[in-house]
Formats: sequence, C-alpha cells, structure tokens
Amino acid sequence: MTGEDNWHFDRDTRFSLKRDRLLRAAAECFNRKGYSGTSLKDVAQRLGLTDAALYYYVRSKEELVYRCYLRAAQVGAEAMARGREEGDSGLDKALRYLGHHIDAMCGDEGPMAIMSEIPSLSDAHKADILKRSREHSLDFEALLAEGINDGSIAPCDVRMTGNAIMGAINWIPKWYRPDGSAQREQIRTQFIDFFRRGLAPSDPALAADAAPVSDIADPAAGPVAGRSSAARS
Amino acid sequence: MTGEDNWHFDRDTRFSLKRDRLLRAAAECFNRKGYSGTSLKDVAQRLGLTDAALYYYVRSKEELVYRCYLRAAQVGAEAMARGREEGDSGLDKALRYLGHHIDAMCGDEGPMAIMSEIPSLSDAHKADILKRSREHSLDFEALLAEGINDGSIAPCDVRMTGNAIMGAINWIPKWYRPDGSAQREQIRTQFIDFFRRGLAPSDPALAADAAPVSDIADPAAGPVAGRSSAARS
DNA sequence: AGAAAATTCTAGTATTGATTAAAATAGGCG
DNA sequence: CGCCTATTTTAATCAATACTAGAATTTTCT
Repeated sequence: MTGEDNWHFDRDTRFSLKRDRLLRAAAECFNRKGYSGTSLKDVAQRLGLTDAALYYYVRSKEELVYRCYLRAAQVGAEAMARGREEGDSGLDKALRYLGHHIDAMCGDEGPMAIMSEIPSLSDAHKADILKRSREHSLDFEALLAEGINDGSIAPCDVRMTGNAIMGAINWIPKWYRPDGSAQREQIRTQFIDFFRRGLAPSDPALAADAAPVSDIADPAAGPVAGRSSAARS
Repeated sequence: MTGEDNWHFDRDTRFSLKRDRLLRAAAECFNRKGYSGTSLKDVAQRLGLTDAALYYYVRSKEELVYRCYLRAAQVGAEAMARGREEGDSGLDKALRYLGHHIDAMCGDEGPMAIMSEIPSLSDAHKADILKRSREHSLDFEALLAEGINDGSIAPCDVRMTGNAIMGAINWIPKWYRPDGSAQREQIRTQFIDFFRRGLAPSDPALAADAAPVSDIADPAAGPVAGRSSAARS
C-alpha cells in the first residue's frame, strides 16, 4: 500500500493501519457498488494495489466482509457504551448513543458497511456477527426499558420501537455520501429531534426536563429518576 | 410450476401470476440468504423447478432482480397513493401511507425484496429503479411539507426526517419473518405510534385543528412540494 | 384423438472472479 | 554490500454458476 506516513509506528500497528484502510475501501465499495458488483480487483484498485495483494491482509473475501461487519459492530457497541455512561435518564442515554453512532458512521471512522450479506459468511463468523447484532439490539431495548421505567420515555413495545429506530440508523449508509459539508450535523440533530419527540411522553410535565434540541454535548440535563434495568455485554 | 388453481384465468394472467410467485420466491431468498448466496438453482428449487426453467419467465438474473425491485417500488407507490387520497391532513396522509406500506410488506403481498443490489442492475433498469425511489422519497417529503403547512406536523427538515422514517420502513424486511401471528398488527401500530409522536407538534393546540383558517393548503388540492408518482407497467 | 402451444428438463458451455504459488521488489540493518 | 523480512506482482488454476440449445413433456384447443 503506497503513500503512507506511518514511520513512527511499529510493524504490527502499521499492518493494522493498512488493513483498516483496506476495510474502509471495501466498505465503501460494497455500499456504492453493491456486494456482487465489487470484485477484489475493484477494492484493490482503489488502494492502488493488485487483487492478489489483498490476500496479504485477509485470508479470503469472506474474511474481508466479516472484518467490515465486525468493525461496524464494534463502532456501534462503542457508541452504545459511551451513551450509556454519559447519559442519565434512559432517554438521555439512548439519544446520546444514537448521536455517537451517527457521528461515527458519517465521520472519520469512514464509511460503515451495511450488513446485507451476513448469510454468506462462514458459520463461525456469521454466528459472531449475529450474536453482536442481537446484543446490540437488546442493549438498546434495555435503554428504552430503562427510560420507560424512569419516566423519560413513553410506554411502548421496546422491541418494535427499537426496530424502528435501529432501522433508521442502519439505513443511513444507504443514502449518505460524505460531501464534506455540514450534512452530518444536520443528520444528527434532525434524527435525534425526531427520535426524542417519538420517544418522550406526551405529558409535558414528565417530558419537560428533557432539554431542548442540542443537549448532546451538555452533560447537565435534569434527570428524573434512574430506575431499572441495565444490559449485559 | 406445479400445484396451481388458476383455471379461470386467461393465458397471459396465468403467466403473470406464476412469474409473481417466482418474484416472491426470489425476494425471500435474497432477503434470507443474501444476494450472492442465492443461485438461480436455489430459487428454482423453492418452486419445485429446475434453474433453466426460470428463463422462461425472465431473460436473466439481472432482470429477475430488477422485477423484484420494481415490484417493491410499485407496492410502495400504491401505498403512497392510497394514503394520499384517504387522508386529510398531511400527517394523516403520511401515517396512512406508512400503515399501508407496512401492511403490504408484512402481508400477503409476500416478502418484499430489500434493494441492496441496485448498482449491479443494467443501466436502464438502474435508472428506472432510482427514478422511482427518488420519486417515492420526494412524494413522502411532500406529504411532510404539506403537514407542516397545515399545522399537523411540527416544522422540521423534511429531507432528513423523511430519510429517518423511510429507513425504518425499508429495514423491516431485514428482521421481519412471517410467523403467522399477529405480529403484523404490532409492527404497524407501534411504528405508527412512534412516527406520529415524532412528527406531531408538541403544542396540542396547533395539532388539534388540522387546517385552520387562511393559508394555502387545501389538503385536497395542492401539495407543497414535489409532483410525480403514478407507475406504468 | 391429435395438433399446436406452453412449460419444463437434460446436458452442456463459457465466463467470471476468487484463490494460489512462486517470483520480484523494497526497505532496513548488520 | 548483502541478508532478512515485509510487501506486492505475475501468471495460472479452479470452482461456481449464469446462461444456452434442443429435446421431452404437459397442457390446451378443436
């Protein structure tokens, strides 16, 4: 891989960095040209390499896909963890998580692969990715449940509401194209606004404390209670 | 194709009906096993046919995919049209459309293909599908704009809010598996509830009366933005 | 029944693209 | 310089599967 400035890193990290570049290139190809539409040659070309060179970084195309998905899953999990520790009420935690996840997907973490080819992974890899996906969903549902308990979220079917929100999030790579602009801000604020209104209880007395639009960065939001469930993982 | 009871239909419609079965089988395969994971043989097997037989119904695999996507687009467009004519306020129209679309996706219209392989379509087919997708998005955004105008929807960036909602909808085939139960009701009511709360203005006074005195927006006549819709074929 | 049309099957072909083996290049270091 | 390792390339191989040609079978119609 050409044109790097990684001299100050040791061997192994240089290797990981390059593989990371590979993963991002692959993710972008997959999202733009579709899975069946991207050959290893395409990905390699984007890096100024030949297809065979990729096998220095991954054992197979299957592993390449797996690592792309793994990366997406890890980024999501990290956003979840951050949201959970930064927020107070269930609603606050959920919205912070969502904000972080959006930031990651649309930011420097590079394009995130949309997981449309899980079924064609190897059994072990498929199991791993599915496990992480399920855990992620459960974690989010736990946040919703926590919010319902502490009164920051209106009662609802957490499974379905979670499906709706996660769908909106997961679909982003489908239409988002990084064009430098302030688009990311727009996505985050608008999505979060919509989610907040959708989740918050209609009774303003209960919802009142939920703080206006851009409280993501502001840790000082009025909590309500802080009951209930936490998630494993 | 075996086991039919279509005696009372004429040739052409029988043909179309069978091809429709094919499309549904294909859509289910694509969604369950991924695109690259489904060979024509897989699809054929599900119908008790041999792979070569499929070529009696479609010219190529590319056309099969195209028709799957076309079908999904048409179903969406029809739901949109129904919602628009049945509803009164912008919010009402939007929610009715969403309900119809969910019903269609989770109902007898069979599984709807998730459009993850648009890029590998032929140029003409790709252009057609993209055009329909864009129109669909614009139509929905027009409904949102109409709702904002008539006061039934809180002011927001219709593009982003539309993206969020359509993402939630489009993601459904990813996790929904028809298991006979009343799950579909649950999806529809929970999704719509969430969307309604997310869209409706927080001030009930404004939301209450749909179309107040003056202003533009006789709901029956002129939508605010975006023309279009209506599908051929 | 028997001809004609519709539908499906058998038996390939051909192409694409992943994968591999081994050679070539580059960089650091004694 | 000359060795060692890391990295990339060239040139095949190999398997999967989309697709085709023509035969076989079923259905429809008179």
